[in-house]
Formats: sequence, C-alpha cells, structure tokens
Amino acid sequence: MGSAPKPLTSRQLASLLGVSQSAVSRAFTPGSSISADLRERILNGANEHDYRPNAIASMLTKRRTNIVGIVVSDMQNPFYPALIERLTQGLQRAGLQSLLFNITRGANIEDQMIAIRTYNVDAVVVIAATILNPRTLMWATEGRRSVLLNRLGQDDIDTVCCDNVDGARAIVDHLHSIGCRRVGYVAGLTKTAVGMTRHSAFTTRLAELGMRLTGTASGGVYSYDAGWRGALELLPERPDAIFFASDILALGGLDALKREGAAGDIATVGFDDIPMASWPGYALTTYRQPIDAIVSKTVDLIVAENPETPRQHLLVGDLVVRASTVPDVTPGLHPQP
Amino acid sequence: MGSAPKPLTSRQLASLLGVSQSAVSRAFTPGSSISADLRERILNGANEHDYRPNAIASMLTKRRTNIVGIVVSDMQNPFYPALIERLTQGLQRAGLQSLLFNITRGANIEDQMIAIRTYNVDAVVVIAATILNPRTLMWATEGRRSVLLNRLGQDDIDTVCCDNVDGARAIVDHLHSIGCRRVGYVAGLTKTAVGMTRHSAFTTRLAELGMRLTGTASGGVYSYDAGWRGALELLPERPDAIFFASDILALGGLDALKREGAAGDIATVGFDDIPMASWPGYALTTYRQPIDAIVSKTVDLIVAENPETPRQHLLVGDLVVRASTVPDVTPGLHPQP
DNA sequence: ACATTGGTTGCAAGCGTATTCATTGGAGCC
DNA sequence: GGCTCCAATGAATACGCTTGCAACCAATGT
Repeated sequence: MGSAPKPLTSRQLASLLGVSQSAVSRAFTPGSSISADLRERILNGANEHDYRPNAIASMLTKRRTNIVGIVVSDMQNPFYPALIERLTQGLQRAGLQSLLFNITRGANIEDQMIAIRTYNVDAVVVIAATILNPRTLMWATEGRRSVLLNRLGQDDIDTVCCDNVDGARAIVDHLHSIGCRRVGYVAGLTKTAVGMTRHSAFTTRLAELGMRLTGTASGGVYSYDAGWRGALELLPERPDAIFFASDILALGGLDALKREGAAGDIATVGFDDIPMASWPGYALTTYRQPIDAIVSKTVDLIVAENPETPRQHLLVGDLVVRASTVPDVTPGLHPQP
Repeated sequence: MGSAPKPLTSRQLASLLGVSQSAVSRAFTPGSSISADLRERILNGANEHDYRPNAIASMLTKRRTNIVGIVVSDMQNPFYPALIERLTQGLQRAGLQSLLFNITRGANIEDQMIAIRTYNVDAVVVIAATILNPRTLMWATEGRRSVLLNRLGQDDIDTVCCDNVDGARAIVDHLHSIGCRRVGYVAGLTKTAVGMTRHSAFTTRLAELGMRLTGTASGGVYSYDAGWRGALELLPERPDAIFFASDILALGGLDALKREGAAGDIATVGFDDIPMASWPGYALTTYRQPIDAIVSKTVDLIVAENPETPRQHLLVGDLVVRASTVPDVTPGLHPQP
C-alpha cells in the first residue's frame, strides 16, 4: 500500500488525449452533446490511463451526491438488519450508496441530524421506529426526499409500511379458524403509530369475531426479554393463544411458555417473519412482512422525479402458518439457502 | 416540505457579517489562526442565519471525506449486524460516517469496488469474510487506510481479529474440565484464515490434552441450517461434545440434537456470543468476541496518523459458560437491557 | 523612538468537474 | 452557390470551501 498515487484529473487526461476537459466530462455524461467517435476515444483513453471521474467534485457541481442516508435505531430486533441489508442492495442496484446513521438511545441526536444535513444526502430513509420526534425529523430532511419505513407519519411525508391492519386481521382470523377464543396480546412499543395500529386492528377483529381479549402486556420495547416477561404476565389468565406484536417478542414468549410447560396449550403468533421464526426450534406462525415490496417501493419513491400522491403506501404480506399454532404442520428443516 | 430553501454559503454569511469568507472558514476550523472574538461572533452569526459549512466542498479541498467504507457480505450471521452497529457508533463518536457496501454473492463486485474508489472514502473496513479476493481488495483500498476485521490477511494490511487460538484453547480446556473426551467439530467456512485457525488450534489442543476428535463436518457457510446438518452428521460417532465454529452453527446444531433427543448427552459450544446464545432456550456456552475492544482498536487504527507495526492485532475474548455444557448453570433470564 | 515579533486578517489561487456560451464546420435545402 | 440550421467542440466560469501568502497592527525589546 504505497501512499496515494494521486489519480488523474479530467484536465490531465484531456491534455494527454489532446481534447478539451469538457470533452472528457461529456464522455462520462450520458446524453450529453458529444460524437460517438470522440466519446469512445476518450473512454478508451480513460481506461488505459486508469482515469475515473472524481465523485466529490461532481457532487459539488451537480448538487447531487447519489447517497441516501439511512437512519436506524433498533438494530437489536433482527428484522431491521434484514431490512437494511435488502435496502442497501436495492439502492445499490439503483446506483445509490447508503450512509448509515445510527441513532443511539440517549446520544446526541442533534449531531446526527446535523451530519445528515452537512453531508448533503439526496434522500433520507428513516427506519428508526422511535426516538426521533417529528420536528427534528422534518428539520433534518428539509429539502430532500425522505421516506419513513414501517413508521407512520404526517401526510406530507412519503411512508412505506407493512399493512398492519391486514396482518392483525389475518392473524386473528387464523387463530379463530383453529379454535382459539381467548387471546392475549403482548405489545412492543406502545406509543408508536405502528404499535397502536397493530393493537387496535387486533382488538377490533377480536371483537368482530366474538373472541375474548384475556389481557395485554406492554413490553415497552421489541426484545426477547420483553416477550418473555409479557408471556409470563399473561399466563395466569390462561389464554388459548397469544399474539406478540413482533417475532422477537414471540420468541422470548415461546421460550417462557416452554419453560412453564404451557407451550403446547397456547398458540403463539408473531409478526415480521424474521429468519429465526422458521427455525425448527420455534416454528413460529407469523405474518411475513413483504420486504422485497417494501424495498422496491422505497427505491422507487427515492428515484422518482416528482412525489406521488397519496404518499402513504401500505403493502400487504402473508400469513405463514407454522407449528406454533398448528403443531402438525411439518416443522422440518427448510431447504438450504 | 417546500423545496430547497438553498442554504447560505460561507461567502454570503461573510458579507452579512462584514468579514471575509476566509474568516468564516477559519471560525469552523479548530486550531486555525483566528481570534476568539471573531470566531465567536461568526459562530453566533452562523447560528442565527442557519449557516452550516458544506461538507462536499470541504471534501474537495481537503481531500478528506470523513467517510469510512464498510464492506460487508454476510449479514445473515447475527454476529455481523451486532458488530456493524457498534462499529458505526464508534466511528460516529470519532466524527466519521459509515458508507455501507453490501457485497452480494455473485453480484458485480467490480461495481462495488469502483464505487469505493470514486467515493473517495478515507478508509475501508472489510468485514466480508469471504468473496473478496486479495487482489480486488488491494485494488479497492489502494492508497487509503484499510482494516480487515475478523479476517486475516497479508502482513501489510492492518488486521483486527479475535484471538481464535486463545478461544479454541479455552473451549477445549473447558470441555476437558467437564469430562468430555470425544469431541466433534462443525466447521463454517473452511477456506478462510479464520476458519482454518479455529480448526487447527482446536485439534492441536485436543491432541495436547489427549482427547479424541470423533469427526469433522464442514458446514461450508455460517448458518443455522449448516449447523443442523453438521450436528446430524457427527451424531453416529456418538461424541460427548461438539464444538461449532460459530454460534449460529451451534444454534442449528443444538436444535438438531434436541430433536434427536441427544442434546442432554452432548455438550455443545459455539463461538462469538451472539445475543441468541444467551437466550434461555439455548443457553449456549461460547467464546465471547471482544466487540468493544475490536471496535475501538479499529477506530484507533483508522484515525491514527501513521500505521503502527506490527499490523496484526489479536484480541482475546472470554469463555462464557452456560447450560449447554454445564446444565446446572442457572439459565435464568438475564437482566433487562 | 524604532525595529522586531507574533498573532490576525483578507486576498486570491486552487480543489476537479459540470455546464453555459460562443464558435466552428458541415449537411441540407432552394 | 449561398443560406440556414444543427451537432460538436472548446473556453470560461461556477460550485463552496481551504490555505498559502502578504499585509497589517499591537505589543515588546533595546
């Protein structure tokens, strides 16, 4: 690793090839006014001399960075790493890079927001379910395209979100169809729009089908431990099923029920379909979030010239039935990836 | 969200305040030659007029982006999201942002490498255990600081890596101490330096203690499924313990053993200490990678002016004993985060 | 009183590319 | 052939900031 062999500039390449600097620039700009001959000559020359346009300089003049800021807070919930992975890949396919802003609970959010602005990202995708209050958020994203993922917001911000109402209904319908009538609920973050939507859609559907809500435990956070505690909290009421607001909660809850020897008697359902839900040790029935659709919709919104209306996009997923509600579903090992 | 209210430039702010543009620049540059008075006046004015230096322009002149490229490939293994989260936070604390390059198996790695160069990141951290061959890597990181994480490399590249030899020895010693004598091994990626190191240190120590290696299964990848298959493969030899090259393998293996009713008879050990290892349902004994030390060492290397020598940094972790090897260790729920 | 010093400040020259504007040359047309 | 018109090219400027350089001023030493 010898230190910087100082890359060629467009001007240097131009004089090497006996053309103007503008010609070099145009050769690399699709659709610009340049003859096919010249362009090819320049591109060949560039290749030969190992020239590559400096993206920083180009950002300065074009006022476009081709960088998307991704604001994340909750990497503990395995759903998010999976989402982030797919999202960055989707963005890459569209020629965009991902700058990760990791909002830490209690840390100086201000600084992060300032960074978002000074780095001039073209767009911001907010995955952080909580922490960010709307005002801070608006300030940070002012003047640039922004998309909220799995987080509802004001009408004037693009939002891509799993259809929680459909999900909650599908889950309740399933529980009803297998004979459950007394159902408990373990919440995650209760103050978020997503949390409230899942909860209310759930209870509404319960009522419609004449089922009984035996109790609600508020986890306060999406974590294994919270699910464990939530399940234990609901146990005394002897529900015949428990709906956990997310898979990670459900896994904790399932383990708690197993420990208590109650897992066989209580059907458990999660939400998200994280990889672990399909592990034979859990075989969790859950509502699969349509990650691919979420990602492609998000990328579409970001690269679109003009905002669509309406700006709230709900995408439906599928119910995935596994042994945690229907024990005879074969919990065999799924095929190798 | 009205469209861009076009931010102030340093020159505009300067004329607003009746100072020179250079003064504004210096006010924002720590350690530059400017009086405390003037700096304060300018910073106040900047605040008032909502001025903020344009990072892009600054990158162009300073030839520094304050951006670190993070090359990742294996987000399926939960250890990596955890590492990435801590790493981005550590970098943020040092004033660096993280640009995520997600190398997808079989995709156009070339394009990614080109992106790394054109975006002029100051440094590159490579977490991808595989896929990238050394030549491509050298090309991409040419002229900029780079650190390989948990991946050994040539002597002339900085490397930060968990001490796999210490880990493997600690694990074997532990197995020996609890009376195991016939041990099986489930490998992950067998062609990587890390994989080979763990394997050889493991077998060496086995031999030293006069224990018997009953068999080796090569998972080929770090995944739950591979662990499941590996465990089943080793079962016929009736080992009294199995060492899995990573936790994610171990979890799959543990579930397979439970399914076969063999979990009680076979001590299982993993490597990494991912969050799931501590779940009561698994309670996996494992060797904890010193993530904090890894991260801070990495950040140190990146911000250091001059490369240290030697450039290979091995960090030791700790053995974490849980019920998967010592059943009477209380597998109770660990305290809430 | 005068030269020297050192800390402040402004001026101006970049950093590497995109793009406007003017110029040129040739094709096409009557 | 003279004209228009358009595509292709280059010169020049802008993008917003950093920094070397020179000018300046006050304080200090003799």
